Amino acid sequence: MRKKVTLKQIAKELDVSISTVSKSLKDSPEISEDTRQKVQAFAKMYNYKPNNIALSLKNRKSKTIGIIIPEIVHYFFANIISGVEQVANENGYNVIVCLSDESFNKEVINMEMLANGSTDGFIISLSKETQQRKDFHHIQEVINQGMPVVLFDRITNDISCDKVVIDDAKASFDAVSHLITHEKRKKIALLTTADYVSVGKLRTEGYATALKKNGITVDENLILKIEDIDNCASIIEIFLEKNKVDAVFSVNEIFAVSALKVALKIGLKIPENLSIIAFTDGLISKYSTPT
Amino acid sequence: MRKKVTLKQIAKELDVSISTVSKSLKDSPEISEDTRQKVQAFAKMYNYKPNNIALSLKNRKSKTIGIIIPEIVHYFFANIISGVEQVANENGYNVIVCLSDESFNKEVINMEMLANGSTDGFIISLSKETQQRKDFHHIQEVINQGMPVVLFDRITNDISCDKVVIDDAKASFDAVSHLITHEKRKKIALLTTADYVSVGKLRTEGYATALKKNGITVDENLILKIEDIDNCASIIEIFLEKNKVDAVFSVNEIFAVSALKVALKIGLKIPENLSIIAFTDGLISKYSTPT
DNA sequence: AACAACTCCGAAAACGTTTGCGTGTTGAAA
DNA sequence: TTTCAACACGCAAACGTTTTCGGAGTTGTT
Repeated sequence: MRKKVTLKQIAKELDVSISTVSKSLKDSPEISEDTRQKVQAFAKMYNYKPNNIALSLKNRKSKTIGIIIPEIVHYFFANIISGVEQVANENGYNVIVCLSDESFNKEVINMEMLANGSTDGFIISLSKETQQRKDFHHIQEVINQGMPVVLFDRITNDISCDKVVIDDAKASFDAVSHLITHEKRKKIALLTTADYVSVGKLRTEGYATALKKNGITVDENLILKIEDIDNCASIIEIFLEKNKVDAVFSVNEIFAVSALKVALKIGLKIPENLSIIAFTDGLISKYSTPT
Repeated sequence: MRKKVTLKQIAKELDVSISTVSKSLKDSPEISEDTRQKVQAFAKMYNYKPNNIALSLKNRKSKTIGIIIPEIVHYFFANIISGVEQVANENGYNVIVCLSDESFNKEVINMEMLANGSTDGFIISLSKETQQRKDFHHIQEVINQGMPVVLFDRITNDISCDKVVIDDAKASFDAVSHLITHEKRKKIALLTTADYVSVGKLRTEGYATALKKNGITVDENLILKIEDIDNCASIIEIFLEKNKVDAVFSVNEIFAVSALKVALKIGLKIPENLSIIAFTDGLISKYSTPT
C-alpha cells in the first residue's frame, strides 16, 4: 500500500520548501536547474500527481459538470450522456451523472448536492413531475449563483438560459407531410404522451399543422395520449381496432414499434395497409421487423 | 446574482469568529443559545450550504465513486449505471461516469484523472482492449494506493479485488440444455464474440459442456465469432445459409435479433424451424417480432 | 570599497472547512 | 476579598495546492 505523495512530503524528504517543490515541478525559472532536476526526478519516482480536490479549492472550479436526466436506460438519454462525456473528457472535464427518476424532489436534491462546489455547471433535462408542477426555483437558484445551466430536450420557457432542442414542430410537420404527400395517407393517427411533457405539445402542433395544410381536419379521436408506457401495447390495440387508420405518427419509438407489433397481430400488413413513422432512430427501430 | 455565502462572510457580518459560526451551525453546546440562534437565522436567510470541495479536502474523502465502462449506449451498462447511481444516491454519494470507449488508453487516463482525490473508489468493467493486452497496472495502481475497486462483468483474474459477475458458464449450460431437452434441437449454433472478451470464453464453455453432456459433439463450424457488430447481419446471413441449424444460442441480444431477422428473411419460421435464445433480456428483444 | 543587480529560495496568504485547546469574563462560594 | 468553576468564544492548525513578495547571498561595476 503506497499512499499518494504530497508536495509537503517531497519537500521534507529533499529538505527544501513546499514552494520550491511546486515551482520546480512547474519548471519555474526561479529555481535553479539543479534543484529542478532533483525535485522532478524525485516526484517522478514517487509518481506524484497533484490532488484534484486541493486544486479545485484553490482555483474555485471543479472541472466537473453535472448532468441531470430523468432516466438513463433510454436510448436518447444514454446517447446524450455519451456525447457530453466525450466532449467533456476532451476538455479535461469530468461528468457527474444524476438521475431524477422523473421525480421533482430528486431533481432538487441532486442539484443542491452538486451546486455546492461539486460542479461548475449543469446540463439538465427536466423530469416529468417538474414540468407538471412548473416549479423551477431550483434551476433559477443555481443560475442566480452564477452557475451556467443548459437545458435540453425537456425544457421550459420560464427560465432564461441556454437551451438545446430539436425543432419538434417542424420535424412533426415534415413527418406527417411525408405520410400525406408521398404515402398518400389520409387517416393518420397520432400516438403521443401526456400534455405536460413539453415535446409532446410541439409535436402535436406540427401534426395538426401538416393535416390542415393538406386540407385534412384534425380528428381528436385519432389522437391517442398514452400515460402508461408499460401497457401501451394493449392501449394501442384497442385504439387500432376502434379506429381504422392508414398511418401512425408516433412521438417515440416505443409506441411506434408497439403499434407495429399490434398491427401485425391483428392482421395488418406493413407497410401495405399501414405506414408508421416516429421520432427516435434508435436500436428498437433498427431491430424491429420490419425495420 | 447572489453568490454563495461562506462561513467567513457570515462571521464578518455577525462580528464573531469563523469557528463560532461553524460550531453554531452544528449546534455545539460550546456556543450560547443566543449566538447560535442568531447565526442559524442568518445562515438560513442567506441559504448557507457548506462547500463540498472544502469538506472533501478536510475529510480526505469525496463522497464520490467513479464508474468506468466501455460504453453507455448499451442496455446492460445503462442499467448498471442506473443501479449504481440509485444506491450511491441513497447513501449520499455521487457518481462520476467515464467511458473508456473500449480503449485501453482512455481507461488509463480516466482512472488517473479520478484517482487523485476526485473519487473514493472505482467500479469498473474492462474495455476490450484492456482485456486483449492483459495490462492491468492501472487497476493495481489504485488498489495499491488503498482505493477500493470493484470489477464487474468484464473482469480479470489477474487482479485481486471484489468482483461481480453472473455465472456465465452455468447460464450458458442451462440455456443450451433447454434447447436440447425441451426444444429437441440437435444442431445448435453459437453466436459469440472474439475470444479475449472474458464473458465470451465462459459462455462458450457452458455451450460446449451442455452439448457434450447430451452426447452431441461440438462442431467448430457451428461456432461463429463475430468481431464486427455493425455488420453482424450479413455475417450471420452467410453463416445461416451455409449451416442448416435448428437452434441459435447467442451471447447477446444484438446477434440474436439479427439472426432472427435474417432467418425470417431467408424464409425460416420462428420458432417452428429455428429456436433462438440469448443473453440479455433487453428492449431489443422485447420489441422484436416475435418477442 | 561600495553599491547595484541578479540568483535562488522560503514565508505566508489564500481557497472553505472542522476542532482541540487556550483565554477572558462572570458569578458564586469560601 | 479571594478563589475557582462554568461559560462563551477565538486562535490556530490542518487538508494540498499556487503564487506573490521579499530576503539572503553572490556577482559585477564603478
